[in-house]
Amino acid sequence: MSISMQFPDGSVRGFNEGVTAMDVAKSISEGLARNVLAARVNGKVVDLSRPLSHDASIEFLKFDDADGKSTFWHSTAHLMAEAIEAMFPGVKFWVGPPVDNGFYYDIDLGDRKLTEEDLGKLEKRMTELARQKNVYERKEISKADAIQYFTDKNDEYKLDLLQNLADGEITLYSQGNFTDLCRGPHIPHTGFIKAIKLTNIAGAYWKGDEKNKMLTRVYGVSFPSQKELDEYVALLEEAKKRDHRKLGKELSIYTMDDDVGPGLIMWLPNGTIIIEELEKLAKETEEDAGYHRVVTPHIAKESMYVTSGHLPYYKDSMYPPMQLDGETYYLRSMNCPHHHKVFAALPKSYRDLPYRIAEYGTVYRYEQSGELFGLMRVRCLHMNDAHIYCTRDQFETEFRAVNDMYLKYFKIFGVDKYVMRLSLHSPDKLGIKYVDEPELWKETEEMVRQVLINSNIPYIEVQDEAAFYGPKIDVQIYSVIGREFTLATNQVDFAQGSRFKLSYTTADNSTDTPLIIHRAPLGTHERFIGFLLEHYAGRLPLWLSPVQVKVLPISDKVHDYAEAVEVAMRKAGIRCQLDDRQEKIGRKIRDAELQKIPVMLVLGEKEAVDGMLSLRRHGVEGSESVKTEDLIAALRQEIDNRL
RNA sequence: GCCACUUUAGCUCAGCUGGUAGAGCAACUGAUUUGUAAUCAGUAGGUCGUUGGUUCGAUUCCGACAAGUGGCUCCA
Repeated sequence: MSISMQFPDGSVRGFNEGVTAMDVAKSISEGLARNVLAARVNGKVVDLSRPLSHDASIEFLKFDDADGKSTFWHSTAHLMAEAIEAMFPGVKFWVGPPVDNGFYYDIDLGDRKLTEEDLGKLEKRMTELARQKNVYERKEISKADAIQYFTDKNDEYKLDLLQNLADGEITLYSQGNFTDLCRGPHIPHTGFIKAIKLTNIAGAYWKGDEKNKMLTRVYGVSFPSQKELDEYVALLEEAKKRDHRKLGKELSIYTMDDDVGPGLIMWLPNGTIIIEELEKLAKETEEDAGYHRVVTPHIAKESMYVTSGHLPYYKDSMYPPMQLDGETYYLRSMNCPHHHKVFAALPKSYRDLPYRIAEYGTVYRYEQSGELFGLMRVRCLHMNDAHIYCTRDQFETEFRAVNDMYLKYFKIFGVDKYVMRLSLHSPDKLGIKYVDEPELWKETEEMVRQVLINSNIPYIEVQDEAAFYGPKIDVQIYSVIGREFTLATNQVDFAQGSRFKLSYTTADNSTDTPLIIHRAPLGTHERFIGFLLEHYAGRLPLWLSPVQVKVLPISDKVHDYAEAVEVAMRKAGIRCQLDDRQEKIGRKIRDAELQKIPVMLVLGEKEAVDGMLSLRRHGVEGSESVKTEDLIAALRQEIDNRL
């Protein structure tokens, strides 16, 4: 019997039935056969050793393919397990999948401990095993036999996995002395794995549940060549240079102190300038969009959070209450209840809607200590918060306007690497994590989905990420070390309006409850500035730079001229500093460059005589001669347009 | 909160197996008046995160606590 294989370029060739994908690869070229890791047959990734019995489309996967990489890393996880089992006989394995940047394996080490020194030994052992070119062998096994096999091994973890597998779909993979329950696929043999780095050891709860036992998770990454590993390591080091925690210190943006407390940011003068620029942008934007600005206190009585419904859901992440005058007060962890009270302060009619109120609100959240992370996850934060109270008919327009506001901001900051996430509830957690209104959930989720579809915004849908009061759109970003955060959020709230008995008079003189939109396009100052530092690698645009211009006189013979230039800059509202230290010009330039000052003005006797400036831009070698008033006009324009 | 690691001068870091610490940069002082990424010399700086214990003696070994870091859980 002959079967036909269709290749990605559309060409079709015939092969004998039972031919393996590897045979097909060999028939194309030896070079391909040497580098190919797995095959995609009719869209499904399979081992190269699998016999093919039907007509199919076939594609060969190398390391540069995402699925090829995953297969490679998955196979490396098995190799690591083999090395760990050799080092610690009797350990038990849970799962060892590939992840975005490598792989991990969760292991129950019993009462033994794995140290960082062991990682080096493991890498060595893995390299030795890899050189043996051990073949990854696939074996189909009945469920009964599999249960017998793992019962004999006393392996409760694999037995647990087997519970959810049906007879006939169970396979074992073996390489060298290691056998694992695994659906595959795998690379042909361990010899492909040329460079290995075990990156860290971490704890991970079994099945991700904190009530369960904590297993030891070992992370690693591997490559088909040492060169690729070296490049990867260099990339990581590059990324570390733009870590906001490092830049925040180098550029004197913020500080923290043990005496103040964990997760509590103190903004230094430089950071405060960034904050003020961001708030200026937000105020302008919100004013244009018809928002009113309000100011509300940082604390409130317990009763308000009972009304809002926050308390049962968020008590654990609020700072403990304080007792005052026989009342219980909480530091707020959200602004919305205060804003609802602002809405309720005066009677509203449909003519007042949409009613939009904004505040850079300070909130306090008692985040778990292990979760704190630089500026990205803190305990005192300043939200670019606003609430929009509107009718059902106005909802789509308002919600879209908020989305447009995001996009406007993102354009200003050149933000393009983000994922829009439609965050939905999880029906099995109604009444636990989400208000128990199944119909309203369905309705509002569809409403939000339609807004996204109608505005042609690419997005993903994820369950169990909604707020307790409604679905939302979150803008997900990644820190340089790869951690995911919600930068901005746009949320529907169908619950709090009625809880607070908010109402407005309709056109036919009845009353109705407004729908509420919670939104924070600029997220919080903390997270947003952390993000911006990494996004710009510390090279903030002129309008955000704490110091925009540095005047660098060559000697103090031109001090008067330098001072005059500085004064002129400051008069034009440009943040300018004079470096009048008795240092050589090279030194002054170096220091200004390291501080990432956008504009440097070198002034010597020549400039003083001509009344000119020697302009040098950060990161740009060489200089040009300009007139003070021309430069001021140009900088002013750049700043005013936030370029 | 859980697992692991880390904590030495303002910053970045060195300090083998226990005998109370060192460098570079920054700071300060003096000299130098300088042309596009580090001028030279000198001075000063630390009860080695805190706190118990072991020891004749602890920065070093052990415990507790705190903070930070990598994950897990969580994330309004």
